[in-house]
Amino acid sequence: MARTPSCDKSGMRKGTWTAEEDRKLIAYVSRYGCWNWRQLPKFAGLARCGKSCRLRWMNYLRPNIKRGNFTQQEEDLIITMHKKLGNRWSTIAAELPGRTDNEVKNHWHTSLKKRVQHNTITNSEEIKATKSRDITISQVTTPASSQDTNGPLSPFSSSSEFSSTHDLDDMSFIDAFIESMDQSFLLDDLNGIVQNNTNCDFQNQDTSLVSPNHSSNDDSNLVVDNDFGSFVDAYYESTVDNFWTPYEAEMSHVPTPSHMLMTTLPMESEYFSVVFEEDLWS
DNA sequence: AACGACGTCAACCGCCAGTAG
DNA sequence: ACTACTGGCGGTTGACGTCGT
Repeated sequence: MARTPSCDKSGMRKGTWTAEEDRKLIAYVSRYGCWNWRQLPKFAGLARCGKSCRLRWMNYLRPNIKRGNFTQQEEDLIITMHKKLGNRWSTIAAELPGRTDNEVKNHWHTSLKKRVQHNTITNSEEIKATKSRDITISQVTTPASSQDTNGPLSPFSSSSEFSSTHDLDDMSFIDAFIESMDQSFLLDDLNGIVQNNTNCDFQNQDTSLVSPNHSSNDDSNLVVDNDFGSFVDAYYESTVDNFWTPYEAEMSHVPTPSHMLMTTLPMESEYFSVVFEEDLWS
């Protein structure tokens, strides 16, 4: 489903996100949070508009996104809520943990809508047929009755075939993604920064990430903030060799970005305390 | 094998509501 | 009260995959 990458007039990239862009976005948001989507791309070293970054994160990269087929229960819920609420996709998606409004909307348009319409048509045709049958019969036997209103047919032929085969807590996409990046995911951005600077001597070190309190009049010169970013980066880097261990032992899978953050960042950091309070990572 | 029709879904666009100054 | 900015939402697009002929 990849779109051909292109650029708009202002030089911002459009189209499909590359793995490298994803990696940058995940790395940045995992470390610094989404403090301002509009400003974020330039600090993260991305040639994307903030809106595009937000969309990519919210609909695809965010932890706990559930991928894969919708379960029967999910589809039933979507149909029921759509009947009540109409096209209020975000409200509907809020009732489906791990599903995004975009995903729900797409699934509705590509699958559920047709199914519901088809069943409505089938149902009304059936009612018509039943009525004409009733009329025909009634002409011979009894007077026409108004009690021929069938309830709405279920749009599904079966209701239990999916639920038993799908894992509702499937987070394999994120895990697979992180895994595919290998542990170099963490090291690439910081390549050379901390290697010989374990005592936080970060003068003139370039990186693709810039901390949110980085202040610069020249946005094109993206260097890590020496006060905040380097502190976090150093802490991060110093723990990178062993940060897998607790979660490998405890959870038996590669940690998601949120796990990485909690494992590696100093909890006494005021900035990240705020992030956690806002439950950004759940 | 080639081609067109159709389905899927990531991503874009424009609008709107909330908020800060 | 007004304006500018931002995040969020829903509608729509279009590239790519799949299927049927």
